[in-house]
Amino acid sequence: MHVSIQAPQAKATRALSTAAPATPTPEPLDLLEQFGTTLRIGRDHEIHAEGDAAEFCYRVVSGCVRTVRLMEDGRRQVGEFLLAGDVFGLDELDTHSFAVETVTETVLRRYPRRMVEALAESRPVLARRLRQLALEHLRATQERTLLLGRKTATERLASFVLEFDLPMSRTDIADHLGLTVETVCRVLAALKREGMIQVSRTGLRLLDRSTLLDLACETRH
Amino acid sequence: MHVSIQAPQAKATRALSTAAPATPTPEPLDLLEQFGTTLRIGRDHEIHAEGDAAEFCYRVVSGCVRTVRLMEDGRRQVGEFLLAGDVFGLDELDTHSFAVETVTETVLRRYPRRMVEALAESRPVLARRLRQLALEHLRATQERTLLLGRKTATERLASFVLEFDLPMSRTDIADHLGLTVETVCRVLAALKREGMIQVSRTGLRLLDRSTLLDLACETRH
DNA sequence: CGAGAATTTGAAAGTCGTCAAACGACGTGG
DNA sequence: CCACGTCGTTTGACGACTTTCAAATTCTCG
Repeated sequence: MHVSIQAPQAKATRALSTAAPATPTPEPLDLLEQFGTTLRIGRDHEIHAEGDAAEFCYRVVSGCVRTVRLMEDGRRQVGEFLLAGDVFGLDELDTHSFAVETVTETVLRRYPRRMVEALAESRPVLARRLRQLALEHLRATQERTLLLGRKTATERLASFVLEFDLPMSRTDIADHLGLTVETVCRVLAALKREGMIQVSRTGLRLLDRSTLLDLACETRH
Repeated sequence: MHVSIQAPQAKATRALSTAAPATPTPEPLDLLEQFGTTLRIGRDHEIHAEGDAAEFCYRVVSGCVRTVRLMEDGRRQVGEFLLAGDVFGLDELDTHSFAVETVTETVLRRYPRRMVEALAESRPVLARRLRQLALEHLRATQERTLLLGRKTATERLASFVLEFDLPMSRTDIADHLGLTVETVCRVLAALKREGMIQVSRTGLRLLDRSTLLDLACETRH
């Protein structure tokens, strides 16, 4: 889903045209731009809580955020990581089903969902785009159920490093992959030992992409 | 998500009005009815394969179907089980991301997606409904990532029996919950031993719903 | 009624989690 | 500028939950 080489980048199917010289297909979400306001938020801050009324949706301008759910006993799930160009808060019914928090210092553009929904009523192209975004989100989530339900720790990490650089903590990664911090560390160390990757605390370089792809057991790509 | 007491029933938020005496809110999907054809399919048959062009979508009239994905080495994932009233094949982009197979003998109503999409262009109420269905589907899938990533075997089975009767095999259940057949058997036996449920091969009765809810660690309900 | 399949149960192994401690990076304050 | 405390990361030892392998039992259906 991500095409990450060096710096944190947007998803391949990023949701708002940021700086394409001549957008081949116009981005319907750009219709919202006039209703947006810009926010800058320091690292590890909450943007909204789980259960909050879904009043706003957001586009990541720069930085990185995570979606989070907590169980009563403290078990934590990180749903996804979002990078520049990604949008969130659109695929909700009435309330946010995840909390969203910044991973790094982040610049966001915020839009009132009422405007989005209202505009979608009169602009079929926008309505279509909203559904398409929901379907892409759904498909990515389905891909993750396969990872969580059937893949080993090594396969999970291989899948992960193919998608992301590592601006996020080991704990975040663990809670995203259904593992523990310790397992994440051990597997990353093993991948490094075998020459597949090069890891620093907050960065990553892929050394053997093709073997990683095998390990990840990805059908697509 | 399911309100199952005795016979396999539809999801609470079922997608087509089947026989409500006076539907309080008209169901936009009913607009498609004139384009539907009815199919009867024996048990354990494939309705469509993973990767097939998404030409049709379906509504379950009676019976039960499962969505399935396979990894190259044979590991299997059952995405969801669908009962009477549920629809599938709508939340796809161009191709089906899951195979769909019958669990029991099933009667389906089939609709050409071209008609659905075309009709959605002229009928905003239908377009809105399609997105809503996608969002409900997404939320249910997200709920499952928490189950698969963070819940124990017992918690998974508790969640499961609260949603479904058991017209499906232990293998199907295992592949749905990210477990093995043996673990499913053992946990079901334990739940029975402790008086939480009553199990026959293809049926189920809940004896202690409130304890099961605790076990399931559900935030909602 | 009999054969094959699904379910169930048992024993052993393995992967990953838990607990604990050492290490290292970073930021603050002296 | 360096000392120090804190927090995240890493590594080790151990343990447990789940899987694997195997076999017995039960059910289904021809």
